[in-house]
Amino acid sequence: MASHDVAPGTRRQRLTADRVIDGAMALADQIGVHDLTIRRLAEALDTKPMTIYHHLPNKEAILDGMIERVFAEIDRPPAHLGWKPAMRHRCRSAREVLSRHPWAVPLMESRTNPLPETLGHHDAVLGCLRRGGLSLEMTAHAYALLDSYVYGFAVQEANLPATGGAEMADLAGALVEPLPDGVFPHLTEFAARHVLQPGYDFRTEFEFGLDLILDGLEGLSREPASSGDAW
Amino acid sequence: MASHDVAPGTRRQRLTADRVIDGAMALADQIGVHDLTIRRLAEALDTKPMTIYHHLPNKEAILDGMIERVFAEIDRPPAHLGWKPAMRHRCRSAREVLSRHPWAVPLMESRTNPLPETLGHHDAVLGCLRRGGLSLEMTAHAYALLDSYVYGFAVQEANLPATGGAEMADLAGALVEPLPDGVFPHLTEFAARHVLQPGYDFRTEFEFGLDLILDGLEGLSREPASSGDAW
DNA sequence: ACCGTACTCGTACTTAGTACGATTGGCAAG
DNA sequence: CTTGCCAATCGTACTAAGTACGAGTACGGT
Repeated sequence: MASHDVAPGTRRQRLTADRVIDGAMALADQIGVHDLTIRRLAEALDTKPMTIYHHLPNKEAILDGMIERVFAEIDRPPAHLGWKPAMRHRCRSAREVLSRHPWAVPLMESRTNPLPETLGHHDAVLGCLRRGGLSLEMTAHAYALLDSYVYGFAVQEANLPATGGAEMADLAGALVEPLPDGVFPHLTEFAARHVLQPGYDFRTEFEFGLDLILDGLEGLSREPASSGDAW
Repeated sequence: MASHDVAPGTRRQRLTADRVIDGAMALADQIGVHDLTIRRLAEALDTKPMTIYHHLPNKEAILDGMIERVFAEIDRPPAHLGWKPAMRHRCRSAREVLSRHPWAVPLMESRTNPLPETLGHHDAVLGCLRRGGLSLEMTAHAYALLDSYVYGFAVQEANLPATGGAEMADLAGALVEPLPDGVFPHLTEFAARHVLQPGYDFRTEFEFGLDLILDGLEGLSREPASSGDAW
């Protein structure tokens, strides 16, 4: 008697909602959200399509759950750091997670109502900025700016055919080569003299932009109503 | 893009590839890409599904064509301006276009091979920065940073339930209200004291970030090799 | 007048998501 | 040990999507 909750593990419990989301994320990482179907997911989980619907109401719930997991994977800004290094840490973490799950950003576009984990993450970010002394208005600025940058960078990364340097260089070369010389002069110059150079990796661009934004925010958060000063 | 060759356009020509793309964009603006189906598109064009497939090889081609149109709609950096105002103009234009077509950014994630219009746009942007005196490396930085910001901002805007101030405030209120007090303190503070204030409009945040980034780039492009700052 | 070609569309096949109901397997009470 | 319950599983089938195939249809050049 007094079995408060569904005591986990007593039954056979072959499948749970969590396991379904796990499998869905792993599958999406491999084949993309577009090709993520209930039937394929069922096969990956070694079960049948309709079994999944016992644990989740519909496919939308699976997608919502995946987004929740993404936000759960992103490190929140560490409380023991100042807002600047803390935000740098969380933004790096976000980029890394979104890079591991290229389907995440485009998927977010279709889910307009955030769930608890997502809200909690946003709350933590806002708290970090406010505790750091930023005004409400500057917090809004910083929040929109940093997240726009992180999301946008993730989108561009996802568009890249390969994240590695060598593979991408191959593809960039193959893409630009067939173009008649002089049609896209700057594009060809950019590819030949920068992207195709050994050691180039688009991902390193992330740090540059992150630093620029954080430095800019720091400057503006010190002088609240700044005069447009350019020395 | 109407081709000059094979121009027996004297026929009835009820439907063309261009008209199909037009209709697809208009429909996607209304109901979103997710619900954009060949049958619905056919109905909107007052025709039958298979008629569409005479002008376009498959649905992928329609989506590719839509992305091409998006880049065609974005103003390229005006040649008569310096790189900074020119890029400001093109970034504002990009945000405006992407805001009008909320499906554009997520859609780009699935098309990895760019078409001519897209390449041409990128070429124009690179050319603007190079002509402005930016080094190849700084051009790469600026390009990645600005586009990440613009795309990311567009994604966030697309996630917003409504672009207007009043409607969004309503929804933000409805979203935060049912939460128990104290669960997400910073989120509730942010909503109550900033988002729900009269006159708030998320879109105005765009200018703040754009200026911060452009100013930062201008500063760095003047002093090429800055001292190594800690990170 | 006629015929080729560009265009249109009816039909049907394949694969989605998922509603409905039958079945199973293991624990609690008798 | 039996019985009965209920969560969990799955078989079947319906609807809607993309699209291959091939049969019409009409107009312009001969």
